[in-house]
Amino acid sequence: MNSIVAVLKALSDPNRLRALYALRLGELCVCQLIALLELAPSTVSKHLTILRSARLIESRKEGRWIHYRLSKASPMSKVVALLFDELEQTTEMADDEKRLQQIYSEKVETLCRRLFCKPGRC
Amino acid sequence: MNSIVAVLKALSDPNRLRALYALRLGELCVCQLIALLELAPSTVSKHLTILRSARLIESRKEGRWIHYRLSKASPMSKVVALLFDELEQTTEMADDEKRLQQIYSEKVETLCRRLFCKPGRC
DNA sequence: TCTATATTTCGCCAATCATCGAAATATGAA
DNA sequence: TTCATATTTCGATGATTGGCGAAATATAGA
Repeated sequence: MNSIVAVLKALSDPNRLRALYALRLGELCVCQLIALLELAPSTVSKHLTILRSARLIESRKEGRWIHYRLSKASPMSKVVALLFDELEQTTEMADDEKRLQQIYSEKVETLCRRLFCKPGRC
Repeated sequence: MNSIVAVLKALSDPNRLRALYALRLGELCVCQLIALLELAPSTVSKHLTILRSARLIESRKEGRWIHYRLSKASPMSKVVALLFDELEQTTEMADDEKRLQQIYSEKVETLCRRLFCKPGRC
């Protein structure tokens, strides 16, 4: 039962749900998820670690970036699929959808660099 | 999304999962759930409150006892149904199954009274 | 090599949570 | 009414959680 509870705990935070739901369309690098969630990089990293240790997502390193995607064979994948159907009907996910379009439209490199701008620089 | 997260949070505790899973076979009074979970009455009561405010269970008062059952039209009922399929395969739920048989075999009244025995009495 | 960038790890803090025991509430039975 | 019983509420406590910033790590490019 431990692994089931780990999955449910991983799913029971709104920001983790947002990240997971965003990944259903394809992989995203951490910077893009930071831009989506508008949280500190360390916070996003922690959320991703929790999702990954529940085996809901996987990561892939490519150059400077780490791309996350939904696990191919994730535990309780049917549960997650039904959960996505529920999330689809929320205003929060509709808002994220729009924000995601913006994120997709920008080159990853420029989006990432913008995140690290100190005031007065860049 | 708030209500979805409330449901997921309610589901992400092992003792609440045990209670919910036990109720799939029919209603149980609080005493029986206390006997099943082996937690303090106040703790069980709080768990039931959490499950009820997520609308996963309902209660019904009958005399001295309060009976809990799964909500007829619970939110995310398909998710819960799939979750039950997962739980069915765990050793924890198999153990609870046996314990439940014991609980069913005993008259509610004697089972409840036994819970309040102070050492030296009864 | 050195530097900028991308991500994670660490340490901290405030908020929430699971648990308990004690007290309060409600109900049936004597 | 009084007493025993069934359940909830309250208050306290230790553990976990979500958040941040700073420091550490890793990598690409100059």
